[in-house]
Amino acid sequence: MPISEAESVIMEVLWRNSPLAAEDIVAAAAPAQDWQEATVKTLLNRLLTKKAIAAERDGRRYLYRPLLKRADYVHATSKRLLDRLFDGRVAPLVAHFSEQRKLSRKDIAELRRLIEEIDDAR
Amino acid sequence: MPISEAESVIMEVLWRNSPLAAEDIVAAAAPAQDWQEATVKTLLNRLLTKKAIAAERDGRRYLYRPLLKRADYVHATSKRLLDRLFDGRVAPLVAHFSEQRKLSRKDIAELRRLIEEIDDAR
DNA sequence: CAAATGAATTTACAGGCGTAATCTTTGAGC
DNA sequence: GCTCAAAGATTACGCCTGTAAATTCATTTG
Repeated sequence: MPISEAESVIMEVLWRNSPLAAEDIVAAAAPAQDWQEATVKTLLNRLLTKKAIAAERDGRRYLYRPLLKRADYVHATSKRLLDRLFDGRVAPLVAHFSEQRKLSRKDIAELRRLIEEIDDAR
Repeated sequence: MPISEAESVIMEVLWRNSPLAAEDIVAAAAPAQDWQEATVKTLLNRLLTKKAIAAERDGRRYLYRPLLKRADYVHATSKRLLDRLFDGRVAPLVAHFSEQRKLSRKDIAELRRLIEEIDDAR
């Protein structure tokens, strides 16, 4: 089962640092999203039933940690978009942003470095 | 109002070729998606209320055409993903696919060409 | 003109999602 | 041991989405 966007906010917290108690997750996620504590609890439960996270007892509370790996989530999500919009390939996406003049100087420099790196590796 | 994924399938048909009658859109989209004609009709109506397409009478039927531009849709959708997962930038996405060894030879060649092109333009 | 046909509009309905309030359980303190 | 408070689990609810059936409206044909 895929995780939703709101759920991914919780995941990002746990990917950054885990295991964490619900309290800490609330502290990390709720203010920026303008969520109530109850909302975070709901999302934690949905993530549990989706097996995207696990909880282990720690005294009276639980500590939560990711089961789903960020790289896997990022990959699945990105690939889906590439498939839908760019014929499944990365280059057309870059071309699109290039055409729209939406590549920062930093992006261009980093892309150049990446290409060189790839070339060197072979 | 953002258009949904199912709706975007209809949009793709119209971006490829328009204006089209509902019948043609059904013919182009329904089989691959395994949709009934009624489903396509629903999606057309939702796109109309979202102002993503327009319809003009042509005798007894309507011809539909996009109002939303593909480049705008693609851009909004892609930017959203980049913002959520890659700090809003293109390069980290490319880096991710590179790390996962998910860049095709073709991709690499095209990326190299793109970078050169950008460099030449300045 | 009436009936049939084809096209469009309306209605339907379950499941997921965002957002939360409420209820229940369990450990902590008196 | 009993009560209270905190944490977790359950329930809620409206909206969007995917999927489609039913209904209405306009046209063509007999």
